[in-house]
Amino acid sequence: MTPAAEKETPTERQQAVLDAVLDLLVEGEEQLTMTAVARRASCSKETLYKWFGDRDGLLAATVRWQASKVRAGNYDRQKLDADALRDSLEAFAANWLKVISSRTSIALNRVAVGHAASGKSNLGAIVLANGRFAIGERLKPLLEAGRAAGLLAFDDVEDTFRTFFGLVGRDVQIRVLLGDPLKLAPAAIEQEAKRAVDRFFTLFGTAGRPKIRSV
Amino acid sequence: MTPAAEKETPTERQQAVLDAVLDLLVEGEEQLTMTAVARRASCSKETLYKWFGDRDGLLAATVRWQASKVRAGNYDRQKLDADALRDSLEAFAANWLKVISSRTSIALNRVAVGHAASGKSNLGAIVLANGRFAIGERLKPLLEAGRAAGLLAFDDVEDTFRTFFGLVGRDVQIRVLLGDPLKLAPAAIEQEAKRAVDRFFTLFGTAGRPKIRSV
DNA sequence: GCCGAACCGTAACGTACGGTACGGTTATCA
DNA sequence: TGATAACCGTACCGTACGTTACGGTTCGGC
Repeated sequence: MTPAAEKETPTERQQAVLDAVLDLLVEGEEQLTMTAVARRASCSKETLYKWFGDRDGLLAATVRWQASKVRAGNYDRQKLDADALRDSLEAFAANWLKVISSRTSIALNRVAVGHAASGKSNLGAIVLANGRFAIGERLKPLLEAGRAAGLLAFDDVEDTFRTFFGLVGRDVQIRVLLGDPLKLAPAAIEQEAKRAVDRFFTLFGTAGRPKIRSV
Repeated sequence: MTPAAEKETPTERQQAVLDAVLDLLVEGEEQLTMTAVARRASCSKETLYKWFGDRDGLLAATVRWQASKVRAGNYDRQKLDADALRDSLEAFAANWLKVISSRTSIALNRVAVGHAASGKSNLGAIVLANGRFAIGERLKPLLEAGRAAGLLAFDDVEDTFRTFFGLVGRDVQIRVLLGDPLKLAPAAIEQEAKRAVDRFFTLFGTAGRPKIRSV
């Protein structure tokens, strides 16, 4: 059993190490070698191996650590009227756009994609579980509450979520992963989120409210 | 100038080498090393370096070669009625889904993503240019023809294309890149393409035709 | 104050792999 | 037939990096 590989919460010192990994990853100036991590974190390589087992264990712990930092709270569903639903969806959309366009997410996803290429990859699965699937599990209850309140109409909640996902993300993630210098300013994110939610309501809303089709 | 790095068409022997690279990449059993390529292609490493300059040149040539094989013909736009537009869009959508879920595309995109991480990356740009942007340049004339024919209504063709892209691809590309064992049978691709185009018409169509909302 | 555990810094090891060199073979052409 | 070029196979070189080993230091417990 690799030490601390699946422990729930790293110690503070370990968190500092994982933050060093994230820093190195985001800066991208330097290859992410064990030596570089040890130097940046001011720890010995022996300690790295003792704590995380091997390089993959360190990467997995880093992904989990980042995920634990990003995880946003769930949404309360009391008084779910059309405006509240719309606001929640826009918040989801804006948050998702912010995450996938962040340098940290890009760097981690790149590592995970590269790792998925070389067989024995739990990294890709971990990223998927904490990204795509985590947001799905958090969003689907909201969609179903919207349907129960008569605000949305759909049959398959999974398919509906995937469509929401597509409307929001569009080509952003593949472009940034492939190095497109795409910049999403906060204002642009808000605008894109609103537009995506508008379109989502056009597809799945029950017309209980006039659609604003701004461009 | 690296030899044959940007030559338009590789010789037959060179094509065989590039196909060997694709085979190795798709199989994924083995690391894509120059030695492995030489062995698979029954050529010497010296020849590889002579023809492609270095490892990156070989990868770039491989990406270009694959792109040249995938490139489908453009769509004639005579007699563009609603059905013809719909058929063309469905063909685009189905073809795109088929491409991004193919093992070859997945492998090449993974390489390009990993390459984009380590600075000096034209690979990612090449993949983007031959994937996301190539299909955009081929689809946008069709969208504009549809608008000119009064079948579609939109302001920004780029934004409209990106929405089409999102409706079609949804979460497929990121999932397969991260190793999700997502299988898209041809029938499922056809169904997803149809549904995406239905939704696209719901958003951008001029209601000249009843929408079929199957599921 | 002493002991052991934990940890830092660094050196060292082994290997994988990009890139080069070279001898041997085929093929083209005069 | 002899010469030159292209190419195959393989050996070789240098380096980067994952992993291990080890001496020195700090620190909590007795």
